[in-house]
Amino acid sequence: MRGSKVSTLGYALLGLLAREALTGYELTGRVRERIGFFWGAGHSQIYPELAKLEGAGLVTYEPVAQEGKPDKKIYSITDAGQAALAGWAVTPVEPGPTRDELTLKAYSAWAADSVKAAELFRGEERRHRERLAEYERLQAWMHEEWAEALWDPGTPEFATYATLRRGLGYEREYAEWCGWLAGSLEQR
Amino acid sequence: MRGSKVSTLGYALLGLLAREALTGYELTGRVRERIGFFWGAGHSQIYPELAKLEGAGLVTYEPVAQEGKPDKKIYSITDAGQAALAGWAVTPVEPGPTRDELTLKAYSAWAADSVKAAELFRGEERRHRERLAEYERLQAWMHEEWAEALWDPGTPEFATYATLRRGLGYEREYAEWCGWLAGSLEQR
DNA sequence: TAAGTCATGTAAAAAGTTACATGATTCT
DNA sequence: AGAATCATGTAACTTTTTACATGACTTA
Repeated sequence: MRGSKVSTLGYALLGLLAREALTGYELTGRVRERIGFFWGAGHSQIYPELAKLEGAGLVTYEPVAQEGKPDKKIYSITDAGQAALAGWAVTPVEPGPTRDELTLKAYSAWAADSVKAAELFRGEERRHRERLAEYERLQAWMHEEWAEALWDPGTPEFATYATLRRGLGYEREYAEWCGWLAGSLEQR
Repeated sequence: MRGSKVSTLGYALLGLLAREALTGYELTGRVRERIGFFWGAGHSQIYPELAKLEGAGLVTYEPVAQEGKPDKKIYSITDAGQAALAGWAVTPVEPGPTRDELTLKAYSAWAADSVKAAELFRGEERRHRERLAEYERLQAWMHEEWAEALWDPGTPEFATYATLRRGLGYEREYAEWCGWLAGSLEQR
């Protein structure tokens, strides 16, 4: 069982467990809230993945009995898990396609009604600008709350901040592109 | 057979066939070369998908016998296919996560060796800058070759240009982020 | 009383990746 | 001689999504 290779989702979960011990339920929330911008998974994928990680010795769990609520399992990362995560984090990614359905729609927008197409991209622009504003609020919060840690790349706070910066740039660029495209379609 | 719903890949193929009639083999190349930046599929996914589209009446094919080479099927989009594509292109996308393994690695980079992590992001910066340069060459070519069409959102050339602009912004932003992160990791 | 939170799972289907299978021609 | 191009498919496997299944407690 030790040799079975870990999926990307497995490493995503290890990355969350390297920061704090969590239940499968909490992990489901963390995946959505903390890394939901660049990875996703529902609980039906997470519970089996945790079982695999446990079988591979990368995580352990402590069962906790509860009253009025179902019992739970608090998962924590093991030393082997920590080592696996550290190794994976510096291994090159194979460059595959970034699947983006909206860009795919833009590729065929010429064949569609230009008024409706303009509306679609105007709406997407709005969505991305809203997200951008959200990320900017988060950034301000991090600067206040984590001031010192943001200069030390050895802290989880720095890493969280780094991914936020990626989100900031991504949303800003995406919103601008949507706006440009919507404008072009409207001028017709 | 008419009611079976079309996958995103199906619409990607329709988008390519709306421009020119192609064989499955050629489509495999077009997916890689033309829309490979924002969507991907290998031939083993494309051939069955074409059969589905044909069953749904969205494409037709003409069999062509060849000597010295295997026979081929030239697929073209039908009126129903054109209508389905036009409808899909203006339908809102549900906002799901953009899977980005490198950002996921950044999220756990704090737990890894910072020298190796810096090398990873420096390398990725280079890769994205190379792609950016490629896209800039393509953009220059389009400006020369397609000058008039780039102002008419009703042409496929405009749509191709629009996706290229997305790629340009994406790569530029991604390269800059990688550079910033690599710099931060190196200062340590 | 209806919706939301906490809590864990399984099952089925769809989508995507990798490997198997064949075979002539052309280029290096 | 070996690799690449043309050309089409199937099989096996992994990953992801959607649905099924249960149930007490809390909030609106």
